[in-house]
Amino acid sequence: MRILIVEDEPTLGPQLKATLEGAGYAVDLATDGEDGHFLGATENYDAAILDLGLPEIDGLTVLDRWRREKRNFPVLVLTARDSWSDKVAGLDAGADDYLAKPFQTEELIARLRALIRRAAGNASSELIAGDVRLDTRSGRVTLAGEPVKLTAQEYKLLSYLLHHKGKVVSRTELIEHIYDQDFDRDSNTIEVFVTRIRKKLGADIITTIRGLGYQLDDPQG
Amino acid sequence: MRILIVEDEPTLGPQLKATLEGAGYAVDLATDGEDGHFLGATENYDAAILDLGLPEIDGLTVLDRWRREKRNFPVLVLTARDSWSDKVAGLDAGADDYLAKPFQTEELIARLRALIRRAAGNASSELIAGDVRLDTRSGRVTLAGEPVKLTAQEYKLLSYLLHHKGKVVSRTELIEHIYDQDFDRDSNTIEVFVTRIRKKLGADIITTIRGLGYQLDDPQG
DNA sequence: CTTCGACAATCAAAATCCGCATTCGGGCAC
DNA sequence: GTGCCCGAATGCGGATTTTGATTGTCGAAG
Repeated sequence: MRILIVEDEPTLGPQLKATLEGAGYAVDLATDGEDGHFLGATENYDAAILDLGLPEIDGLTVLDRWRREKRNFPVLVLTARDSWSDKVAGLDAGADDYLAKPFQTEELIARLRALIRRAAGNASSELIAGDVRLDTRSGRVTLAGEPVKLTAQEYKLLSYLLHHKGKVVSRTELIEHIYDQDFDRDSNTIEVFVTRIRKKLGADIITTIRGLGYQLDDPQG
Repeated sequence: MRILIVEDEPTLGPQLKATLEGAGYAVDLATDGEDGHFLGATENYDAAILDLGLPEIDGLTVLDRWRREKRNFPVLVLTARDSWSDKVAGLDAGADDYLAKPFQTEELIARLRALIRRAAGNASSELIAGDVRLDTRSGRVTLAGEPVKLTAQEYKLLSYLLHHKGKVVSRTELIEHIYDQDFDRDSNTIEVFVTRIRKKLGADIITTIRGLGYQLDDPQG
């Protein structure tokens, strides 16, 4: 999952980035509204964290522009203190959730997870396909009830496929969502991880659509 | 389906081409208006993506010339930012859709699909002929409800015929729309694929019109 | 009705493409 | 330092595409 953070404070921004990366997300950080808007408009994110108090362009403006441009990834807005008006305005402009500063990183992560889950249309924190279950809350994966140890990248890849169950996902799309901006696009990394996941969870979990990408079968779809 | 991209930016152009090819299209790329106009006037495309800011000839001029020459493939115009005037001018000159830069590749693909669909007079994303159904969104084909596995080329061929249901389609036309510019025109590749599709979906799905080409019967039309 | 020629369909082999397994070096964490 | 994970490179194998040759079919003309 790939996240965009738009945050100007020189300490908080990088700190957030580090925390989220530690939690297994691919993170891009923009330090002003101009840059933030551009990234959100150009790249493919699964969610964004947006500070409302920004230099150059105001956070609300950024959000408003994204929505006008039909960018509909979920946005979590950071408001200074309990500024009630900001909160209302943010929700009006199309924010999906808000969090008042200062906040606990744990809460931020929990809310982020909920947002991404909701955006994918899943009610529960558990993603299921066949015998495989992935709990986004604990980060655990089980195969027919037995716990399976996945590495960070394996987990990310599987999680993205589960979030888009039934859809054919191209290699490009996977790379765009699992890694952040700068990544060498032509290598067989994705294939390697698919192979490793198949080795751990069984070959039939991921279907190859030759020439197009990979697909996770949806039993009831 | 064959697409023409007219885009001068040295990174965006090839990148788009690669993405669309990954999505199963045959793509030609022109890097200036002169070349773009020539290709669009000479070859047969199912759609074109046209950047308005071009060297040599302006994008609008290219579009205008095509329309004067009665080239009526759908054109998706790329406008810089939300330049309102460009948008209006583009639609005036005969563009079928527009997209403001920067955009997300997924959205571009979705719109392109819609354009081609609309141009063929289809409202839904599902193409139907007899017992055969093809969903352009997911890329799935079913025969009487049962899923059928088609290879990339088989799919392209079938999809083109379905888009032109009822019409007699010549071999040349098929080759022109399934492959891009450089392709050896005299071979019996098309016949081979027709045979294979018939084997998978039943012989009566595609009718041969001797001396002219192939035709997909339209039961209700 | 028969024959001939042109066109279409089929088959098998060759060439190509694409994905997969494996290996390996570097880096990071413990 | 040691072990594990990541990502790049390589070669293999199978699927797919293409080619070329052969067989089959249709339609017109005699």
